[in-house]
Amino acid sequence: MEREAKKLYKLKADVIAAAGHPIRLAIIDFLKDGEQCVCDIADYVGAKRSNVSRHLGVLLNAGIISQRKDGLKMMYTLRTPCVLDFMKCVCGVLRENAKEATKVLQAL
Amino acid sequence: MEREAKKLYKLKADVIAAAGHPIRLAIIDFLKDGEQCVCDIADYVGAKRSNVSRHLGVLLNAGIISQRKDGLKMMYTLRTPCVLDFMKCVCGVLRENAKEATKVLQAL
DNA sequence: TTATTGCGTTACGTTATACTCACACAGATG
DNA sequence: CATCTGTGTGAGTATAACGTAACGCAATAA
Repeated sequence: MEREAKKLYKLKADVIAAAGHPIRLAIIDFLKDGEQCVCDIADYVGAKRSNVSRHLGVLLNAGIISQRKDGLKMMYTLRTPCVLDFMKCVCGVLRENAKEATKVLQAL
Repeated sequence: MEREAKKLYKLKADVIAAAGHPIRLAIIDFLKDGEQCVCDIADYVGAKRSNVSRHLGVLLNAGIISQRKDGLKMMYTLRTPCVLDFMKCVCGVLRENAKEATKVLQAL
């Protein structure tokens, strides 16, 4: 495996890892209907504004969202909505997991 | 935001986070052509077997891969190949990031 | 003008978790 | 037994997440 390929995996992993947190996932889900300000996001996810601001910074740094200043408020919006497609696949994984679990339990 | 929704975000985030590591991403990519044993995976990603085994455990626990014993070897395979679709979207994000970066630099 | 309030970000310190390595261990095979 | 395979453990390091508090900024009130 070449160094270039490793770097590429690192870059990709950073983007995916940015989405791999409950609060950040909730933010992504909340933004699917359009841009939102930090305080409304904080209300939705039920976390402190400072914490939400940091999570938004992670998503912004990864390139998943973009920001726009509107008066006092900073509005955030999804930049690449395809991340929403992650959800479908992930739900499929969870369903498979649940199916497997029930199958194992039925063998008792 | 209800407690149930939070739990669901946590479950989804765990699956996504399982994919959000360079080595684990390389493993997923390496498995796209079919099942592989631990030693070959370790060779491909260039990491110690014990480390790779741990990463495989994470992916297994998340439900992204499944395992099958074949003599001495433990074979791993993708259980939900849709995770490969993550790559396309992530590449799109990376391309957008690069485009943005060059645009910023051209303004100099 | 100054003071104040709301919004968002950043800094600091703490806690928790993740990653890696070296090594030891167990299972299967010849 | 000797060897190859994969997994588990313990220790060290690094990184991430969070709360609290402080700060800058814009808009409004006094």
